[in-house]
Amino acid sequence: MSTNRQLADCFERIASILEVTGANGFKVNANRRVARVIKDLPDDISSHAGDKKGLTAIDGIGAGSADKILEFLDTGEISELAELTSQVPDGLVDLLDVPGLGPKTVRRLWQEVDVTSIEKLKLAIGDGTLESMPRMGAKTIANIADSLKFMETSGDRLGIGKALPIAEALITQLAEIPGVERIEYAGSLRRGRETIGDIDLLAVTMDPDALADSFTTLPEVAKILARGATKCSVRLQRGVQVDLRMVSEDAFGAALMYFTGSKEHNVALRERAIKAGQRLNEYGLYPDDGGEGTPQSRGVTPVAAASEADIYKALQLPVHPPELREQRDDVEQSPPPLVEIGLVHAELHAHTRASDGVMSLPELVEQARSRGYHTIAVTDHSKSSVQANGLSEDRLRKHIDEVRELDSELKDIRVLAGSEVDILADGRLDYEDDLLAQLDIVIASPHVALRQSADKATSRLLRAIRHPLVHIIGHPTGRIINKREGLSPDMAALVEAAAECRTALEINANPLRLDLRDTHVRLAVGAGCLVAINTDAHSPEDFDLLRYGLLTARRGRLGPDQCINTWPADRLHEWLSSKRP
DNA sequence: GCCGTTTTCGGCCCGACTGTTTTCAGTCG
Repeated sequence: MSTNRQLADCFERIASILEVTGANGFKVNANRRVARVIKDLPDDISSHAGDKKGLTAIDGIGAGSADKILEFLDTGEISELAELTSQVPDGLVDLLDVPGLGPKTVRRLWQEVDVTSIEKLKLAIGDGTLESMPRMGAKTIANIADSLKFMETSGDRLGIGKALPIAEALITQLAEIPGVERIEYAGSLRRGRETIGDIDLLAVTMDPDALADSFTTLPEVAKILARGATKCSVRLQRGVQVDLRMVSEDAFGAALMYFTGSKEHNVALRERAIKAGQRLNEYGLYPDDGGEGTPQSRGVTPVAAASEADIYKALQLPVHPPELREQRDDVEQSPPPLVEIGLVHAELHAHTRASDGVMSLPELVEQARSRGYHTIAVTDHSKSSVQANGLSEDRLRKHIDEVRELDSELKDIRVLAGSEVDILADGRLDYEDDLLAQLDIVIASPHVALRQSADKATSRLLRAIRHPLVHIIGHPTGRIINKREGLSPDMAALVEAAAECRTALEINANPLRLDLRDTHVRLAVGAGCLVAINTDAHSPEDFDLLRYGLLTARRGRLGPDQCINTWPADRLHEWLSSKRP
């Protein structure tokens, strides 16, 4: 596990223990925030060893947390955490993970009936101990039992590659319900996060009852978690929770903004509103007239509510695209121009039947052409990728000839002869230079030795970045989301070298990879790197994975000028040629 | 615990829903 992850877990744990022991809630939140900030750091926090000033310069980290971080980097532990851990029974904080159990209830379980772990909770439900507690009725106990059962079968957060199609299918179904005028998804899905905790839907309807009924009785619904006048929650059979909010058309922007989040972005906007003598909630931005109760309930006319753009404008802030609402920047800072899917004109990483793809060469080219691309690169695997039917030198030479022949017949699209060549464990490439030099495009990717040390990974990847014949580093860390951590190289060193050598780093758009990840993209953009967004297509439908790469790119503030897939053909081909003898 | 173009002290977002209990606490997002 990376140092960042370990340290973030420490702060998360500090927050949980403080919460259960009844500490000040703001202190709890401050520790949670530190955990999040550390987890989001693109680089290894070890680089800040001994650097208290640098640490406190990071938003959310104050002097106290900086000391704890330095202690951890120095000794591998945090004494405050050890002290806190000794104050609560082992397993107690695990109870916070049970949906429906919050800090207050966990504390009561501990102190009133000595339930201090998930196991003990199950026993206490079984033997009736729980029923003896005040405010612990049959329904509450049944809900806890259900949550425990759910926890056994549910795994990690849902990947965006699964969540987005589910949301779109739900929207298609619900849009058909009579009275529904508008329905969209919000939440972390709209922000394009790589994994999703739950799906948030927002609807405008003339008949809320009909929509709520239809929603809660969809065949894929396993359990109804809540059904109110404006909000319903269900759990689907696939385990994912879906929240549906019904709002009025004239407040749709405020609601969309509110439910898109992130929570931190909302807080920043609210604080901004308060400073301007206003109040912001999911119904709109209101003048603060000092009256009792909520402005919407008193019929106060909002300053802005109908669209997100109206609200940002009224707050005198630039409009933030959903992907940039993680509150990693000051809200007053104008977002840069971002890449858009319509600007992509080239796919630079794709496989054919020659290695492990399912498309013939003409089929691959047809997919690219149907999307209006000016360039498609054929990049089958190299010889070391035996499991992927990688090409021997002889097979690659013949493959190059085939690609060149097809290319010569086509006027409207350029077909590049390339390879996705393995970066071996020590940084050497899988083909000799004279063969690589014959290719129009070389993507160098790590496929093996993905558990090597950070130092080895850094020098391995640096060697590939600096190789004069390499254009793009494919999926640089080799991670698979929720499955394989992949390499943890010194990203700051990588992006610096890549910028200097004009070697592009890839955002592999496959939603299982998204590698570079958003924080790495951000670092690369800041360093002035070239970035490629590639689908790594093995089949025709893989071309549609591009949108996941775009979301990640936008979350990393990537603009069209640094994204080589958006370049006009001339500029792209010129850059490719510049790396040829 | 963190933060400051009103502040180095005194704030720190706000509403919906549930379950339980008769007016609200707890959880969630």
